[in-house]
Amino acid sequence: MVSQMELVKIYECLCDPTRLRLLNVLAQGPVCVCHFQDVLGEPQVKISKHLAYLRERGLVESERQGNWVIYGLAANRSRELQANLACLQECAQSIPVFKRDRARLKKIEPSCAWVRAGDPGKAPGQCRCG
Amino acid sequence: MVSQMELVKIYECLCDPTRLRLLNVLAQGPVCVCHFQDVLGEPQVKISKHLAYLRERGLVESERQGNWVIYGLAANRSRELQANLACLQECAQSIPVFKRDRARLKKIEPSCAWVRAGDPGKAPGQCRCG
DNA sequence: AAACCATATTCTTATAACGGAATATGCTTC
DNA sequence: GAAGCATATTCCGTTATAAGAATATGGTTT
Repeated sequence: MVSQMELVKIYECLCDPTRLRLLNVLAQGPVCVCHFQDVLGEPQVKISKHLAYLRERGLVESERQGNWVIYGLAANRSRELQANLACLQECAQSIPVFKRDRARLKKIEPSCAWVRAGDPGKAPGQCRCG
Repeated sequence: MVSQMELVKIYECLCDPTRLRLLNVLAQGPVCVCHFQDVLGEPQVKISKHLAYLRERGLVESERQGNWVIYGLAANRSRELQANLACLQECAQSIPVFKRDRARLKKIEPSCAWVRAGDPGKAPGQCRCG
């Protein structure tokens, strides 16, 4: 159960093209920031600030893993958030930008699976995102 | 089928509390402006401007009927808009403000049904909204 | 045509958002 | 502990948004 203003906050998060792309990627699972940069092809500042925006409003959560920071959808989402994210996913299904992003993610993703595995012991000297 | 930016525009329409209330009312059917003022209890300028905002972005349509202007949801909505409106309605179901607005509408509505009926011939001297 | 009603527009002010450049932070490795 | 990497934050200019006051518009009634 959520108030009217919380609902507005959800929509505020959804009314920016970059944030929609981020959320579309996040729907596939947790991702580290460097992946976002790669997948979206947008500058670091832009990505970082929009992720912060989403974090402040409780849509996503972050966890540090050595040098990297992994973002994922917030663990406990309200029914309302959940519904709207589902709706977004359905809409994003057929829209080119989003499809392209998901495709790129799929290619890049395996190279960094260890990050999400939470096993930094196996980490190489640097992220293989680039 | 809709572009990324059109999707953003939809969400821009949804990220204001007053517009959410307007859309919640509109989901019940077409309504004339004076009803909106009554139901929401907000000043005329505010209502009028937010309705204009929604009209410019294609979410609603308006039709003049004598002195009054009737607003309704756009006749041909994209799948995406339709989906998001449905999602909004589901969310609005349990939120007090929206429930209250729907209740007030139900009380006021019959007194002006003739307006929507498109039969200005039967119109009385003034709208009974006030 | 003048008065009147419902609605729209203009003007103004305040506030928030976006983006980029530069810089700071936190870990890690050497 | 110094250098290096990934990410975050600050600063700044620009643009969009929201709200209210005042005024304009378009249609109707007398």
